[in-house]
Amino acid sequence: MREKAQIFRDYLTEQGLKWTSQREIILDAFLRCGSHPSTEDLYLKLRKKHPNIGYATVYRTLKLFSECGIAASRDFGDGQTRYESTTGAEHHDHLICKDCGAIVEFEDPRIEQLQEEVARQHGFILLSHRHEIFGRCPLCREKAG
Amino acid sequence: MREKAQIFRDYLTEQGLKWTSQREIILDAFLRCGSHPSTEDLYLKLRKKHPNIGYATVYRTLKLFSECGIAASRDFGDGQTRYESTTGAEHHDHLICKDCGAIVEFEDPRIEQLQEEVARQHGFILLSHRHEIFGRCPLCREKAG
DNA sequence: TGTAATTTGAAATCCAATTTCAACAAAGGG
DNA sequence: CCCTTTGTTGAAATTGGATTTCAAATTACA
Repeated sequence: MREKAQIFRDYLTEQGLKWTSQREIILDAFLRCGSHPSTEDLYLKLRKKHPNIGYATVYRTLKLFSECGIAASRDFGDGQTRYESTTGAEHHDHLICKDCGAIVEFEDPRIEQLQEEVARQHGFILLSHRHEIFGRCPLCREKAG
Repeated sequence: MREKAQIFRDYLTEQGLKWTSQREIILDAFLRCGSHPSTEDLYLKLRKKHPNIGYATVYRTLKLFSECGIAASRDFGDGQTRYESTTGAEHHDHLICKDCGAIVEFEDPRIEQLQEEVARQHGFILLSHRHEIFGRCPLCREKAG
């Protein structure tokens, strides 16, 4: 798999878009950033070192990442769109801690297959799905006693 | 299971709230209504016969239904909160047609169990989950050829 | 380097959810 | 039945994230 940065730059070129310092900074921050940042998370994190980068630019750039395939947007129902860096690996779903918000990816081919079966039983063609398991992570379980 | 209307009235009494004509009308419309209406769906449907009932009242009343357990709110990611009449039956998830928006409920104990397993594998305590399968329903498959 | 096209950031807009507030309507006591 | 208290209602305002607008600034490339 090509470097993420390269994929993004190629995408820009191909679309007649431009490689700018803001895009470079945001890409860098996104790739270094923890998992599943929302636009706001990234904006706030960037603001420390780059107070001149606006929210709209972060928003638009994340959308570009999503368009070119180096990121994917997710909606975990907390009112914010989140972005994850794609790995090129299998499809996966998420396990989310209700206490601290930690997000763990999981994949289970058996569940995937059962979904196919459910769709078929109802005469549906399966196109996509959304599956989140909410719980309490090991750390928070410990704290809660 | 007691009548939904009775449960709601008992809840109002118990909470020192009042049984009003609007609440009666909205309850009736909700119970007759098709599956999974959003606040707006119900508001628009009601407006025909009861143009004097405001959106805010529908919104607040649906929330009361949810509080007293005769309805449950759902977020299918289409930007609107939807409400389903509870049946007292098993937990279920949803199969949604991407073309026409039809919503079909399904339940699969095998998937439920695998979720437990996934949570356990990651050291999580499972609290809840959200699972939607998006596809194309039989009718829309036919139309699409 | 000149020019056309894109980008940027601040502010405005959008849209559903939610709250505010003054007028109105139940419920219970006298 | 009237009064008072408290909850209810609907219109309008507010909230909050997503998205767009627009004038100024920047980039790509001839």
